[in-house]
Amino acid sequence: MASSSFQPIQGMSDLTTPEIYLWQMVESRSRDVFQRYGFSEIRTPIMEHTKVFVRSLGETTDVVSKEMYSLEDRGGRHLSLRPEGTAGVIRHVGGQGQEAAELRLYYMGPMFRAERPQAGRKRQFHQVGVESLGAPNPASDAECIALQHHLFNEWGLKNFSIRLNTRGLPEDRQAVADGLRAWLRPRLPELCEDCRRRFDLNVLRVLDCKQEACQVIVDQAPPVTEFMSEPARVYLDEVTRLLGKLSIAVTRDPKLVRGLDYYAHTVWEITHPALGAQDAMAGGGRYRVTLGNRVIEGVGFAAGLERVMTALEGEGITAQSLAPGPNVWLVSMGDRAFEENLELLQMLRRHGIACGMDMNGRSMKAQMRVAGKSGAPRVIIRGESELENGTFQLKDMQEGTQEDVTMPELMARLTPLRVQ
RNA sequence: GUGGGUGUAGCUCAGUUGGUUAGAGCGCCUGGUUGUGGCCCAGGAGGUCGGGGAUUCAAGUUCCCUCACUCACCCCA
Repeated sequence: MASSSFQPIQGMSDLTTPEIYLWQMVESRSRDVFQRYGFSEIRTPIMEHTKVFVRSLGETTDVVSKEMYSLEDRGGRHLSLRPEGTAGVIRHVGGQGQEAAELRLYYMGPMFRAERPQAGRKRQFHQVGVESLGAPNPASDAECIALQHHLFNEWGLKNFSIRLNTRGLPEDRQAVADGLRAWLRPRLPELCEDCRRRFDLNVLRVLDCKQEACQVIVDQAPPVTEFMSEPARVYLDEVTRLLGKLSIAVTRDPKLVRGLDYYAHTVWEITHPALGAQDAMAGGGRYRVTLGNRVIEGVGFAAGLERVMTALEGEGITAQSLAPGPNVWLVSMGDRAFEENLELLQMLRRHGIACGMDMNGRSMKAQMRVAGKSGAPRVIIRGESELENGTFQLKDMQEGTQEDVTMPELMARLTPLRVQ
């Protein structure tokens, strides 16, 4: 096995062939979809002042309190690797110093969280996400969910489900916590140890406890919306209604909890059955962040690409099936033919044909073996007699047939194979 | 941070109660006579058994430490 000096950092990995084809497919189709919805790309730095994350995500959230990669630079500045994408975008928008009118941005790239790795959880992971700023109304939330639904379909996913809930307005938060505590207090002895701890620290978390015993109790609890103000309930109903109009199937789930402090109103999560314990493939919600005397409002989502890849494979979409191969393979007999083929190789490539040939001076038999493995549908064979006649043997690897062609004929047969 | 599982060839794994030069399948390379792949046949390369220490005449096999991978918890995408 490789010694540790050849391994990347724990929880971080090299992404290469063949999986990379799945990543490239997801990335390029994402750009297509985002363009159709009028979103443009933003690439924020991977590192920010630590306070950028603290002020957006909340000081007490686990993500900032114990999962950030933080360091102090030589100037004594406190910096952190970004654990998610929204905070950087909010920083960017806040810096504009003006009301951001209908700003629609998307991003994709690596995020970092110092957690223990497990299925669907890496320390360097990747997200693609969007932020729709400055349109604080239910239609905007519904559009965002519709975009995400469209995006997933475009990637090839079918079996995902969308769970929808509301976090309520920031001013509802205390009422929700109080209401839930009041209901749970008499049942406290029946809850698991973790939940008794959560009861004080973060009651909402009791709702999504994985212990069966806790679930039985929590299932009887009143929905969180019951503790919220009228506007919060109306907002959620309106989002739900609009999604119905757009034929996007969602499940209202009053037990859905999302952990970051910036959420206000709508929150949702998308799960996929192929995922295992960490079955959330993507999450999103409406948020409200106060920066000085400005309030930045937006709605957005992020999808975890490592989890998306697992889901795609679960639905039979494999990296192997997306791997591009050469259109043509060149086989040479003898040094002269080799050099002629080297020239032909370049010429064909300039014409947009993906082609390759053996560079190791191997026997013809070996070259044919490599040609077969390359998956190229056509092979060009040249030896002394072809050089003599100025022709090419063009072989169809599928059929096993072969014909002797001239240069113009060769080009006419190969042009349809061009990539792009 | 806590707990379980696993580390033997490029990959997937066998390796009996510790005992001679560590195996298989797949992959890779070379051949099976003149210039033709896939199938078949033959041969070959490739491993300090994750690393370190201990016990023993003898350790892939036992014990301790360490590193990594993996799954789960906390929490999140």
